This record gives sequence, structure tokens and C-alpha cells, in this order.
Amino acid sequence: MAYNFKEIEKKWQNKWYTEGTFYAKEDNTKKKWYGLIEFPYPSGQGLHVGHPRSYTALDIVARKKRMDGYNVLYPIGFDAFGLPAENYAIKNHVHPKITTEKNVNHFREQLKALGFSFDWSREVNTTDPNYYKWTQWIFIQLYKHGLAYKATMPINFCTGCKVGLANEEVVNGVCERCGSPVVQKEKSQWMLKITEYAQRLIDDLDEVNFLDKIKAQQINWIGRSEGAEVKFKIAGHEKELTVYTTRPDTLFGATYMVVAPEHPLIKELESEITNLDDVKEYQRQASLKSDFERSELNKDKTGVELKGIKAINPLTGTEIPIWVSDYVLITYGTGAIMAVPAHDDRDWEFAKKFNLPLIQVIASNDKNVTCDIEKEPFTDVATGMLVNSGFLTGLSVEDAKKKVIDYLEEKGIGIRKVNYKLRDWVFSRQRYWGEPIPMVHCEKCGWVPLPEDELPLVLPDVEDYEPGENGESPLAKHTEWTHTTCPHCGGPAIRETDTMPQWAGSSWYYLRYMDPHNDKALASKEALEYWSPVDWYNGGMEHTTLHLLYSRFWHKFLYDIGVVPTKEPYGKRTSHGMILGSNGEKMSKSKGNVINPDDIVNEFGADTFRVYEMFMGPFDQTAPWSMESIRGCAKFLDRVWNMQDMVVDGDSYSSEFEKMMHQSIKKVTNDIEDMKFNTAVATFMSMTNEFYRVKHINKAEFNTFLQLLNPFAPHMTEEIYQKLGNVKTIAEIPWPTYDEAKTIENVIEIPVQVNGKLRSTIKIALDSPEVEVKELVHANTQVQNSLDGKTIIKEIYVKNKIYNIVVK
RNA sequence: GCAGCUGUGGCGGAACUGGCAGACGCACAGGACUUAAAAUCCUGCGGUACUUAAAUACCGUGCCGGUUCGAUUCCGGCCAGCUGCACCA
Repeated sequence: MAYNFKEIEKKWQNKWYTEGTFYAKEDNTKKKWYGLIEFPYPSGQGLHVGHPRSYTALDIVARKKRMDGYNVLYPIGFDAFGLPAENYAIKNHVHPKITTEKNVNHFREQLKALGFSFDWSREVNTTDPNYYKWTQWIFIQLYKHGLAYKATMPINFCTGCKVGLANEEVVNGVCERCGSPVVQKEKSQWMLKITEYAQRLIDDLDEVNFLDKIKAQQINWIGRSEGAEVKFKIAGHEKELTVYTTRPDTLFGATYMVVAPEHPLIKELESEITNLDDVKEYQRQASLKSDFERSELNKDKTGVELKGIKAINPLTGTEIPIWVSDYVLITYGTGAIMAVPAHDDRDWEFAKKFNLPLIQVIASNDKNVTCDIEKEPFTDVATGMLVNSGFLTGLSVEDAKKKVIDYLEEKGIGIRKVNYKLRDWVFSRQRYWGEPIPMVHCEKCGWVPLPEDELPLVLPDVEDYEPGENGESPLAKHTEWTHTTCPHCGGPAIRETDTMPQWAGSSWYYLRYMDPHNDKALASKEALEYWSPVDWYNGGMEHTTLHLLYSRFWHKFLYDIGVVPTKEPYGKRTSHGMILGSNGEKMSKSKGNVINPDDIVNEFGADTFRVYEMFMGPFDQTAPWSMESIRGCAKFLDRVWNMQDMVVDGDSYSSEFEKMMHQSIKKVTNDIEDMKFNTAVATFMSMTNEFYRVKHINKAEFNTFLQLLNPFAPHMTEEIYQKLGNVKTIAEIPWPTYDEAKTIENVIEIPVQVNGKLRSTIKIALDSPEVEVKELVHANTQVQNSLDGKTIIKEIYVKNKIYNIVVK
């Protein structure tokens, strides 16, 4: 009888949903497990096949944890504010609220059809005022603690549409929509001081179980460096130019300086710059490029000398030129550098291009290493030794750094300085579809936060959400909303019209899941105490440096003000690889390689879909979609379904068979913990092949098999289990256990090598003494043939692993 | 450009901590069943050479080199691809 997945899957999904089978229990005495996946942005295209990869993986873990006796929280929600909904609204004149609701409903149905064991009673939605009330509340706390401030920051401004653009909307320096040039325009924006947490965001990684590559990427993104700030005098001035350098030891080799195009020095010394027109033109050109474009293009360096002014090298007293170039970023360090072209790649290229002098101040202490700084810069720190550097000459790089900073500090011309690449978080968006920032500006009192009892500040339900002129937020047009009274003095005041970025709502949603309907706090103390931290958070690698870091920052802040009980939000963080189109390229409408999950569920059913996504490759690596391979998974499940007819009463087929069962339980159990879902599926397939081979399936063993497979293919396994006459469901019974003693092979086959090349294999009893193994090896004819006429130099035996004979 | 990652048969991939490379699946080929086809079940399946066959030898994990009795695994240098780069999420 064929497997009718359509009917059977619906049946179990309805049961789970109406009975709340997988809802977290309100029982704080049980041990808990909290699994989290990144909640989706409900786009108009519907669910992507990439979503279920992550969701199925943690669904498997969550289902297993329940069977292990944990009170499991595996929630879902929607990150529903964002740019696409707004752009769609502008184009099609449908309010984002309407499209968002429609998309959320669609997503919910799609997710349900995949049989995830989500706790739907805790669904959150970032656009719900009862939710964003607390997003706004957190912002106000940040403000009150001095971590939110206003600063002038550039935005991308489309000269055609006259609106601010997201980086994504800027393609090769022009507006994606109208093709007009995009310029950088200064705007006053809300900023969050994530840099204040930079060191803790690095240090506390020691306390969490994140994949090494995730830790590495966060550490590199934060980019801590130790160095010095050094003041250079401007010749004939009291004015100084301060630079940041990680190589103060090379100060004697500084032959010129470079400032970023935005550096204030240019304005301050404007009257003395003799080629001001050239400089201004260079500044204008630079303003067209984003930081990203500047660093991307920096193979071909550009720059202009600030003629008429010179700086003085504080150690040598030499006058050196000052250049302006966009390879120096105003956002990092002091926005100015001392250039040591002999020992820095970028400076070297720049100096070569503009014929600036090189002074070698480091040489290798390894006599075999020669360096010709005319051919390439010498940057080897490990063997570097100072030359041509006055009181530093002869020191190692490390010692020279210490000595020169001590000297600079003593003379008051420099200080030790730790710098981070991490920049503060630009928190303002000039858009409609986001959380309103709950601040008002009063002529008398300045910026004043809304009183907390007035939250949420509801996003006004306006008809006109077209962007304002000059990059203003659409809300700025709605004066009936913007005009208000100052909470402090009662006088007239204007509301902030910028909204929050989408990152805001997703920075704390995992906390709301713990207690989603609370109207007194973002979550109760009890719920936070019980459920914190998230035990396992899986998401995309692409979120490592932004979302993951932002939410760790917010969490740490909430910890500092006593709201949450843990320093870190996530105990464990893993990532899944992307699913590519069958041509190996990223799925996109334009490439026509998009796979719609609905089609897959209709054709093969949810269980096949789930098993295939787990089987397609290593979980954390990209994998191309294959319609052929998914059929293999469908075939596998059909074979499982048909095994029902082979079930017999009685004992295991053989002791060998029993061993295979125990080994498989062990393998699957470990593979789930290790995220090796693909080899777990391979184990199920091998087990199935064995069942077919012996055609004798003991009832208890078949039940065990169904249990193991259940987290992967929950619908079919529950159905078969029920048909076999079991009263309980698989979800209600404990996870199978194995007997370690029964997994061990007593007789093993080990390879015999001669000079590292396989010549034969021999069977030995486990843990045989070396003498016995040696005897067996030498009795082997193939081995004897290989040894014929040669002299044995050495014999190596690795217990239970290999026997290798070295001959001459 | 910077950072992180990846590279194994025709294809997706497996290989514990340096120890038999290619588990499992797809595709393909052969066989069984069938009037026939599909489905299903069984068998084979890295390359080259030799051979009726069994077997055997050599080559083989992106490229070049190193360490080691032994390297897909460790080290150095390259090449190619993927992801992120702060206003897409």
C-alpha cells in the first residue's frame, strides 16, 4: 500500500497544532532546553528553501531533547519591519501593514506544512506595538545610560530621487532605481555606542560555545589593535596633526603623512594650501565613494598633496609632506596616518606611485633574508630589527615599540592607545516602516525621551509613506504627528521622525519568546531566570558580524542594568550553509534557479523535503539543490514505509544484527549533537539496507529505528508507529539508548603496509598483543611476496589500527 | 582590498585525534519480476595497464614543495571559487 503523504502529514500536523504537543511547559522545575533559529523576514516571495535547512536541523535537536526529558522551548516569529515591504508599498500603493500581514500568514502556513515542532503560542512579530513597545523601551534605557547619542553621519543620497538610500540600493555609485549619481550627504543621526562594549564583546567569547570561525570573524570585525597616537607638529604652527599607528617603532621611517579627505585639518589650514582647488576637487570625488568602494579600489591609489603645509617628524625633526588620500578612512583611528613606505604595503604602493622617499628602518636579523625595499616593502615583524633609528637601533620590533612609546609619553608627544575597527552603530533610518524612535526635541530642553508609560509610540497609520525631500523620513511630512509637547517642560516640541533599523527588533526577540504576552516587562524575571540563556542558536554565517554582534551588545547592556540574568544571550552558536541553485549559483529570480518549497512539499511531502535538506551535504557548508537527489530520499522513505510488511515477532536476527543496531543508535545520537545530519541519514539508509537484506525485522528493533528517524521524518514515523499498534506516540517516549559493550567489534580487520603502501589486510582479535599480530603479518603470503629480497629496517604497529613494515 | 570559509569519482558527498581514500545517495550498466513499460527487488560501478577470469601493479583527494614509517588530514607557498564588509536581512 502506497504512502499517502498528503493525508498523513496533514493529520499529524493538525494533531500537533490543536493539541499543542510541542508547546513549552509552564513547569520551571524541569530541566530546560531553549533552541533558537533566526526568525524569518516575511518577504513577498514566500519561504526560501534555505529557511527549512536551519529550521529542520534545530527541529531535529528540539525533538530529540524532548525525548531526552527536557522542557523544550523552540519558538518562531517574524522580523517584519524592513525595506522591501516599504519599497513594495511605494511601488504598488499598498500599505506595508497589509502586505506584511499577508506575507506573515503565507509564511505561517508554509512553515506549518513542514511539520516543525514550534511553539506557535509564543509567536512574536516585531511590527506588533505590544512587541516594539519594548524595543522602544530598550532604546530609552540606552539613551538614559549615555549609549545613544546624536552625531552627524553621511548617508547615501540619490541626486535623482532626492532620497536616502540603503547601501544595497546603490549599484556602482548610482541609484538602483533611477540611475542617478549617489552622493554622501551629512545627516544628524542617532548612534549607539557599541564601541564601549568592544573589549567585552571579545573577552566574553571565551565563555560561550560558538564555532571557531564565528568567534574569529567577530574578533576580526571588532579589530582590536594596540599602538600609539602620535602628535606631529605642523611647520610654523602651534597646530598638531595626531595619527594612530600600530607601528610606532617605525617612526624614524615616516616620510610623509596622509589624511582622509574629510579630515578637519584641511578646512582649518585652508588659507595656506596653495593648491586648494585640486584638493577640493579630490574631496568631491571621494564623497562619491563609500568606504567599501574606497578600500575595494585601493589597488590603484589616488591622492593629492596639500601644498604649502608640512608636518614635522617628531623624532627626526625633518619636514615631511602631507597628502590627502581616500585609502585613509576618517572612521578609523584619527583619520590620519604617518606613512612608512619602506615597511607598509599600502604606503609603499602610494609612495611608489607619487615618487615619495623611502627610508628603511627595519632589517631582518636572519642573515638569509635579504630585503630590497625598492622592490617591495619589508613587513616581517618576527625577525625585524631596528636600523637607522637613533636610540631604537638594534632593538627588536617588539622592544622598540615599548621603548618609543615610553619616550613619546615622557616627552608628551604621544600616548599608548588601543583602537578598534568596530564603529558605533548608526541607528537612524529615514524611512516609514520601522519602529518610531521615542524621542522628542524641545527648543528649551533639547532631546527628551518619551515617558515610559506612554510607550508604545505607535507608528502612525498614514496614507503617504513616500520618502520626504532631501532624505527626510516620510514621517517628517506628517506634522499632526510630529508636533507634540515636551514631556519635560510642557512646551512645544517635535518628534524624532527617523525610525529604527531592522536590527533593532531582532536584537532582543529571543527574550520575548520567554514570556511573549507580558505587558509589564519585556519578560518576567522568572521566565528570564528559567529560560536564559538560549542553549543553541543556529543561523547564517552572514549574520555573524552584524545581527549577532548587535544582539550580544544589547544583551550585555540589559545585563548591566539588571534586566537579564546572563552576560551572554547565546550559549552555543552554529551556522548553516546556503542552498544554491542546481547550477551551483545563488538562487535568484533573475537566474531562474529558484526552488519553491511549496512545490517540493506537494510533490514529495514534508518528510522527504526534511530528510533531503539534511542529507544534501555537511550542514555548515553550501550545497546545490538537486531534483535527482531528492528522489533518492523519497525512495528511501518509501522503503521505510514498505518495511512494515517485514515486521516479525521474536528476537533479533543475529548478534551481528543486534550489534549493528547498537552502533547505529550511538552513531545517530552523536551525529545529531555534532550537527552531522547528513551522515545520520546515511546511517538510516544503511540500516534500511540491512533490514532488506535479512528480511527479518524484529518489532522492538523496528520501533527503535522509527524513533531514531522520527526527528527527521516525524509524520511517517508516527503513522507507522501507530499502525504497529503502539498506544503512545513517538514524541511521548524516551530516546533510545545503546549498550556500549554491544557496539564493540571483537574481531577487526587491520591494514598491513610495506613502506606505507597497502599490501594486505589481516583479521585480528581486538586488543591482540603485538607479538601475535606480528606473527599473523609475517604469515601472510602477500606480505611475504612484498618483502621478498628486501631488508626489514623497522616495523610499526599501532594497536588495533595498522601494521607497517619499512624495508630497503 | 580586508576578513572568514571551501576545493575528494560523471554528480552530492564519507573518512574518529596523521593510519585500508570513495560510506550513503544520485546517475549509469546488467539481471529478476512484467505481455510491455513504470515502479519495485538484486548485482556492478575512480582511472590506467595486463588478463578468459580470479587476481596483480601503478596513478589518484585544486597546484608546487616540506615534515612523517605513513598526509584528504599537519606546515610553507600558490591557484580557483563562495560569503561578509557596517542603511538588504
